[in-house]
Parts: sequence; structure tokens; C-alpha cells
Amino acid sequence: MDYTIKGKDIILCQRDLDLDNTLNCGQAFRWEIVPSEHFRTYIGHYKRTPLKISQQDKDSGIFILHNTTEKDLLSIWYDYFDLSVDYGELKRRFSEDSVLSRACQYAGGIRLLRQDAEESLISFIISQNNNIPRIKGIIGRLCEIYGGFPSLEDMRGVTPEELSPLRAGFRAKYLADCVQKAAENEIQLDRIKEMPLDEAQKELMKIKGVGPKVAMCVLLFGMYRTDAYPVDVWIKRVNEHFYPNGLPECTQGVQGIAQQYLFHYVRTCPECELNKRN
DNA sequence: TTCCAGGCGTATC
DNA sequence: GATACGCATGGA
Repeated sequence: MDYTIKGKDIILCQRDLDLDNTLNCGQAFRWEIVPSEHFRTYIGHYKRTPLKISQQDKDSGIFILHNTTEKDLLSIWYDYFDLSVDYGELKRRFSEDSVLSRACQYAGGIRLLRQDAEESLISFIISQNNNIPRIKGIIGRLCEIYGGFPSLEDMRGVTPEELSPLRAGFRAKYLADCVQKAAENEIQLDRIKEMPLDEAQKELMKIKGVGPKVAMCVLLFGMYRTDAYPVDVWIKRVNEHFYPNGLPECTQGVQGIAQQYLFHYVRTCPECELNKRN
């Protein structure tokens, strides 16, 4: 990692990272873009620790972590932004496949964020049969109520009625069930992290409102299980249209990272035939 | 007005 | 085990 400390800021040189790509590709829901003198500036959190981060230009690979410490960089943000992984190497692997190659070319600055497991669980319960702007709205209201993103312990004893200000609809009862099962140790995320993928998925599915897809999202985004491959409506189309015989071999072990490139590509790239409705 | 959104629970066969 | 349907809410 290449960085220098400049007063209260840290200047980070980092390849294969683009803030728009990474923070707006549907894996995280509470990074907000804010006006600044730089190309892009976002404010977000890992658990309760805030970060304001700027990307200086589109392609320079220079970032400013504002008003932070070397300790937070090394103990939080280095892991959160997955900086130990060589995404250049990963993308060279993916380029064996023509679809993935296009996806990487379209948004090569995507990185898989290592997010908090509890936040991922709550967020992706909210995500079901929902659209991304509205997911962000519900999560924003959740954070307002609790003064930051709540832990499952913070929400202990909550009822669906008490969650009605979220306007989460039928998902409120799922959130309450999730909180209750965690409180009663019916599900233990720390144990699930250590389980084989199939077993971990089944365990998460004990929570009402957590099915195969949400469970895979929790494993991928909240537990850094890069072999987890969540299939939503978009990825279902990708599988049927591009990979009728299964994923290419170059994704072995990192199917989840490939999924993230594919998801963003089909949803937002005008050149992708699946993007155009019909 | 109708359709759809990072799905899932339930009923039915 | 497979399939059909309802579900809260809000934007297009």
C-alpha cells in the first residue's frame, strides 16, 4: 500500500479503485456523494467510524482520506476497501471470458467491500423485492432512528410496529424476526462465518425473510465469502443469456466478485443488450 | 393505471 | 421438488 500522511489527511495511491464504481454498484447503501473541489467525494461509515474520501481525478488513482488516522487506515479502511487484493490480476483472469471482459472494461474500478455482517444482513433483508433508491431511503431512516446504523443488539426487542416509520412494508416483520433470533442465539454470525458455504446459507435461512439470495448476499458482502454467488433477477438473466452451461472456469473461487462486475454491467451499461428492457 | 424493484413465505400439487 | 400467488411501498 502506497500512502503518505499530510496533516490530518492521508493521500493514498491505489490502482483499480473508482469510488463511483465501487460505492454505487449496489453492494453498499449508505455512502453519499457530497460536493467538493475534487472529482468525487463520498461520506460513509464502517460500523460507527465515519470516513470522507475523495478521488482526485477520474484515472489518476490518487485518493484523499480526510481527517483520519494512520491507525484507522491500517485497522479499518485497508480491509474495508479490500486493498490487500490485486484486482489487476483478478481482471486479467476474468478477461478470458468475453462477457466478463466487457464488464471489467466498463467498470474496472469495482472492488468488493468487506462490510459488516450485521449491516449486510439487515440491509439485504430490506433489499428483497425492492429497488435500490428505496432501499437507501429505508436504511437512511433506520440510521436516523438509531443515530447511526444499529447493531442487532441495538435493535433488541424491536417490534414490527415500532419499525413502521421505516416504511419498509412487509419486511418489518422479517427484521424483527432477525433481531429476535440473534438475541436468542438461534443464529450466531461469528459461527456462520466459519461454516462451509452451503451450511452457512442454510443457517442464515432460518431467519424469516432470508432466502437463498439474501443469504448469499450476506455471505458475500458481510463475510467476504468470495465464492458466494447471489442470483437476483438481473443475474438470473445473465446466467440464462450468457452462461447457460454455467460460469466460466476463470471465476473459480471468486464467483462473487465476478457477480459484482456482471451485476453492475447489465444494470447500467447502455452497450449491454440485457440492459435495454426487452 | 399498471408495472416493477438485488425475493420470499405459503399453499397446493 | 416444482410452481403460482400475494406482499408494502413508491417511482416510472
